[in-house]
Formats: sequence, structure tokens, C-alpha cells
Amino acid sequence: MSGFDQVDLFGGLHAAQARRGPQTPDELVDGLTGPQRDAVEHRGGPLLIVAGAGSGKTRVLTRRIAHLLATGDAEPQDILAITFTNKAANEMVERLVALVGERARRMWVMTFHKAFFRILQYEAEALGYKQRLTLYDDTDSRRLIQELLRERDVDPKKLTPKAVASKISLAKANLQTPAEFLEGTGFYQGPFHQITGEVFEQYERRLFAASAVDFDDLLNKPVELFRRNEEIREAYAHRFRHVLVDEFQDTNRAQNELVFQLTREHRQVCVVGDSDQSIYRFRAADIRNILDFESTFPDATVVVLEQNFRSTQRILDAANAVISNNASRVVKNLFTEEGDGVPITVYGAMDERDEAAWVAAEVVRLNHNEGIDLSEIAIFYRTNAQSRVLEEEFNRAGIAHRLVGATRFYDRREIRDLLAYVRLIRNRDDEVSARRIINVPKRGIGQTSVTKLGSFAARSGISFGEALERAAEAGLTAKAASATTGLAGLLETLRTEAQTLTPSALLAEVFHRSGIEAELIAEQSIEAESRLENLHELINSVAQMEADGVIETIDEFLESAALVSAQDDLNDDAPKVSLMTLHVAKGLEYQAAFITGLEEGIFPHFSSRDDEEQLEEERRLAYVGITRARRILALTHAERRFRFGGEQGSGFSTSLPSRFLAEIPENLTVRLGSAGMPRPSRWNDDPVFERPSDDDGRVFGRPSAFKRPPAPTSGAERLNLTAGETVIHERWGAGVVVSTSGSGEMAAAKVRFADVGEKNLLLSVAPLRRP
DNA sequence: AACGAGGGACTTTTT
DNA sequence: GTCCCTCGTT
Repeated sequence: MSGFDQVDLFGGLHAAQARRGPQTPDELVDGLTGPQRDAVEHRGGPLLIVAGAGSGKTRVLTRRIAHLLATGDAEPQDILAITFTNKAANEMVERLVALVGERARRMWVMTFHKAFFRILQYEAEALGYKQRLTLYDDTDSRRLIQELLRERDVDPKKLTPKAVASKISLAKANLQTPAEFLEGTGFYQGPFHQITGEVFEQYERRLFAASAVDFDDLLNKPVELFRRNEEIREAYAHRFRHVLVDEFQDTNRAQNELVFQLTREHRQVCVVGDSDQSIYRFRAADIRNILDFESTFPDATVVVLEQNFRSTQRILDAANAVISNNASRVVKNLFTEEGDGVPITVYGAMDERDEAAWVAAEVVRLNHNEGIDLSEIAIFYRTNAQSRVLEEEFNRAGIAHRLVGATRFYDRREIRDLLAYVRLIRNRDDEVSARRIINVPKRGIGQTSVTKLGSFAARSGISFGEALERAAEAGLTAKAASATTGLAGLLETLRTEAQTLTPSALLAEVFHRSGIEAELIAEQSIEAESRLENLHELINSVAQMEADGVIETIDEFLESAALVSAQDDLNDDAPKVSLMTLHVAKGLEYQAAFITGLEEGIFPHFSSRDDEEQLEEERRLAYVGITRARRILALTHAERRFRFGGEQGSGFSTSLPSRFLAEIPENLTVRLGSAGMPRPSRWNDDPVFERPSDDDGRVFGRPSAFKRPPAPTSGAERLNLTAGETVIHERWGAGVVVSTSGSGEMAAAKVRFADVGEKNLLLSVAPLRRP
């Protein structure tokens, strides 16, 4: 896509400016509001821009950067501008090019992760690494942790790799070392604290040995480096004389520390954020970073942007009303001069099919009758699982749509396999990749041989990848040893070829030579067919990226593959409705937005029921969702909703409308549908919803929805179990309740049985009773 | 070592 | 309905 196409999305103004070339300082503040202008013109000292949703913060950021250049206060290479997603970064670059010309491309405008991965690569040697670094994504690091747990004979039922991975990740995001973790401040203490800490320690060692870094390291290692090596820190602080950070409310401790380390002398730091849009606490974002910015930088100037240029006043009133229920926030009220707009629609559906059918019908109506382009319509939901019914209904209705950020292309097995080869070619010590492809395609190296290679590597103090090359010494069977040697030889050949081949040619070469292609062709199944297609698509898209000049080397390709983000799916601009989670929606805007599944237990999600802070985060998520809409907003909830796939076995639950609906003043909304009026609600262990006597709204959906009988439950969810008491399971006999969680349909208990150990039981299905 | 059948847990959100 | 692991068979 050319710069102009991209910029035109934001109105012809920028394109016109691009033709005129660089702007004078005065032209750059032309048409801005007072506070926006203050933010652009501020000089000398820390600046906090509190930017409400839709208040034009990207505009202010780009103008500010252009203004710094225009006044001669900065050169392009002085600028480090941090965004939350690659998409936001690309947009910002294009807008900057429109304002200041091609020299904008010399600035560092990118995500934290990308910027500091670059810096880490430059400084790998200073950190003691032997070579270029390989980036492990969550799946890779989970695999390494899983392997460590297996080596320690930890029962994966009791301590899952996922749980350990998330504890380690949280610790790292909070800048804790394994030693500090083990000492334990009580924060992460739990029954498996000791073992988790030991695994943490080993994990760090194995990552280092593999010359690999995980997502947390991208932020952690630079912090560590800057702390240890003042010279290096100063060099970067000097290089980036102007640091600007967008979405500052979603930074974690490490990110906050990096900003501080880079700017503490020159203090030319500008952060933009909105504490009401902080939605990443679960991955260690710390809202205090923005709330405490003024105490970190006592001389900070604060600019508040409350005028909204996106939505109608009704939509803003709804957003303001909902968020005002949060206790811990800086009060701010969005307003617009754009007029009231149309009322917000609230549709009460019978079930999730009805909900999806209504959304589909509304989309068709908006598209046909109101002329709203499909690409200007988005459907949001709290959890990915909700997308399926919507997709089915959209397929049935023949509505072009795309799922944004659901199953990532690069997460597919065949893609990961091929990339693992390439990573191993570039980094022979990459243990996770080596383990992944050692028997892909099948070459007769089974679990036993892999274990032997692993312990041989540990004994000899070499990496797993090196062990492959010395398979003869590892005590494998003759057959396995020769297969392993064959693989090592292949990798060596490919390693040489990689010097000269283009990235796409190298991928194609691996595809043929590894035997992955042959194995898939031989399989002759529909599934194998689609895997082949995906691999061809990968190779073609890499060739395209080369042609477009997006990447040049295989390393650049691997980096971009590891750092793709959910919103990157939006890059094709075909007219399609977008479906995405509310988290992915952050930073986007649409003419028409639907938020579905506004039910207690879904949104707010039941996991937040016991925690006021988490509930406030859910509310911020609602605020983010509502403020995505420019003109049309529809909110839906369903009276009943099927869970866990099938109709048999798992059944459905009835749900109360979300409290967030009740928080929106009635005079802003029009209520439709069959499921009755939302009313003030609260968590309820036994939600029984009365049918309204007079239905006057439109009713979509099929009456058959009501014929489905409730699935029989075991009744155990109503036992009101408490920790410590004894229960009888039909198959496993007597057990002791360790803990309980959830309620109603989702009530669960952890029970310890004499024979089978601890089990997590979903009470509505578990055959459980009191003695 | 490979493969298929069967079973259990699972659904919060992701750079 | 799906993923992932285990187990039994060849």
C-alpha cells in the first residue's frame, strides 16, 4: 500500500499537505483545539497528555513530532516513538511522511517489543550471547518450560506448563530475578512456589544456552543492560533525545523503567494515555505508571484532551455513564460538538443464535439501507469462543467478514515446523526448534532417542542442537543415530545455502529438502492438502514481502513473524465486517459497532467476580468498546447461551443482562428483542429470568431455540461445597475438597482423591455427592 | 517407533 | 467442540 492510500483513510487533508511538503510550525497547529495546541508546542520537560478516547491523540503526536522538526528542536534520528501495535506504528509513519516527507522513515516509530529487540540484537555481545538472538514466542517458551517440568518428573496434571509459564512471565514483567522470586515476597507464593522458582532459574539458563529470548526478555534484558552498563545506557539516552510513548496506561514495570532510563537526564519525554482504557492488567500492565507519572517527573506538564472528534454525544454519554462507576480513576468527561446522533440499540436475544442472527440482519440493513460500508462495521465480543456462532450466522447470511487476530497464521503447526527449520539454520543452539523438528517429517527418532540426546547434551555441557551433530556419541540405536546424523547434515547444507538464497527461496528449499512437502503429498488427505496450501501461501507471501522491500534478510523475516500482532490482520482493505475481541479493538474506530454477549458472567467475565479491581478493568473494557463507535452502537445480550460446544453433555446457562447495560441511562437507548429489559443486576448464584409478558420488539431467531431442553446436570453445583469437606465421586470414591471457584453452571471444585490425586471438577457435570 | 482411539480439561483477554 | 495427553496395538 502506498503512503497516500493509507493517509487518505484519515481524510484528504493530509494528502493535500503531503503534496505541499513540510509545514511551518504555525501551519502545524492550525485547526487544533487549545489543549491540542499546547501539547504540540510544549518544550523542555516531561509532558503527560491525558487523552480521552477519540480526542485526536495520534494527530497530536504526529503534529508534535513534525513541530519538533519544523522548529529545529529535533532531527528525525533523535525520535523514538513507541506505539502499542505494528499497525499503529505503520499508520503513524505514513502520517509523518505526509507531514515531513521521506525523512520521517529515519525515525524509530515502532512497538516497545520491536525497538528493544533491535537494541538487544545490537548489544547481544555485551550481554554475553554467542550469536544473533532467536525470539521465543509464548508457545516456544511454554514448550521449554514443559520440557523442564518433564525432566523433573513433575506431574503435568498438578502443575501445568501454562501455569508455570504465566507465573514466570509475571515475575519477569515485574523485573524479578529467579533468586528474588524464590525468596518470595509473598506476592506469588503458592504450594508450588519452590518448584516454580527452580524451573524459572533453569528456564533462564536454558534460554541463554539457546541464544533465545522470550517476550519478557525483550524489555527485561535492556533494563538489566542499562543498569549494569552506564556507557551503553547513556549512548541510547543520547541517541533518543525525544521519547514519545502512546498507550502509556498499558505499560508494565519494565517498560516504565526503560522510559525512565532513556530520559532521566534530558527529560524530553512525552507520554500519552488514558487510564480509563487500561485493559492489560492480566499481562502485568500497571496503571500506576500513568497515574504516578507526575510524581516520577515532578516537573511534568499535564494536558488533558476531553473533546472527542469521533462519536456522537449519545455514545459519549453512555461511555461516560459506564466508566463513572469506577472508583479509582481521574475524572474526565468526553464531549463532542458533533451532535446527539441516533439512540443506542439494545437487543435482548433469546439465545446466542438469535443474537447472531439479529446482528447479521442489522449489518445487512446498515449496509443496504444506510449505505455503511462493510469495512466500517465491527462486531466485538469478550471472549474468542463467542465468535463461532457469529461466523456461522454471517456465513449463512452471505456477509463478507474477517476474524481479526483469532488463529494466527504463524501459529499453524505446519508453518511453525517450517519456521523452526529456518530458526535452527540461523541458530544451531535453538533447543525448542530442534526438538520441534527432530522427527518432522517422521524419520524414526522417537521419544526415547530424544531423551537420550537431551541427557547427552546436559552431560557434555553442549546445546541440544550440537548434540544432534554428535549423535554417534549419544548412545542411540544405530537406526536413530543415522537418522539424526542425516538431519544434522541436511541442516549444515541448508546453513550454507542460506548465505546466498533469498528468504523465500530458503523457505522453499527447506520445504522440499526437509521432506515436509513429500510427507504431506503422500498423506493424500484434505487436511494435508490445506497444510500444503498454507505453506505455499507462506512462501508466496514472503516473496511478496521481498518484492515490496518490507524485508531483505531471513532474520528480518523471522523477526516480523514473531512480532505480528492481532491487528495486523486488518491490513487488507477488502470490504468486510470485522469480528474481534474487545482487547483487539483498542485503538480502532468504526461507523457502526456491535458489542455482543453483554451478560453477567461473560462481560463482565465471571473470573472477575471476586475482585473489585478486575471488575473495574472489565468496565474499562466496556468503555473501550463503546467509544469505538462513531455513529451507530448496538449492544446485545442473550437470555441463554450454550457453552462447551455441543448440545449434549454440557448444556446452557441462563444469564442476566450485564450490569454495564444497567449503567447506561435509559433515555439514550432503544430496547428491542424478546428477552426482556435489562435491569440492575448483580452476581447471582441461581439466575432465573422471568419471561416478560408483553413482547413488543422485533423478534428474529427461530422458536426452536426454546425447544431445546435444559441439559441434565449432576446437581453438584448446588451442594455449596466448602474447602475441607469430604465428598464422594461415582468413580474415584471419597475425596477432600481443596478449593472451590465459580458459581452456578460454572461452579468448580478442586478435589483431592486418594487414588487419582487432585482433580478440577466442573460441578454441574461431575457425578459428586455428599457422603 | 508409529498410529489411532479414548479421555479429560477446558474458555478471559495478547504484545 | 477442541486440544492435548496417554495408552494399547502393531
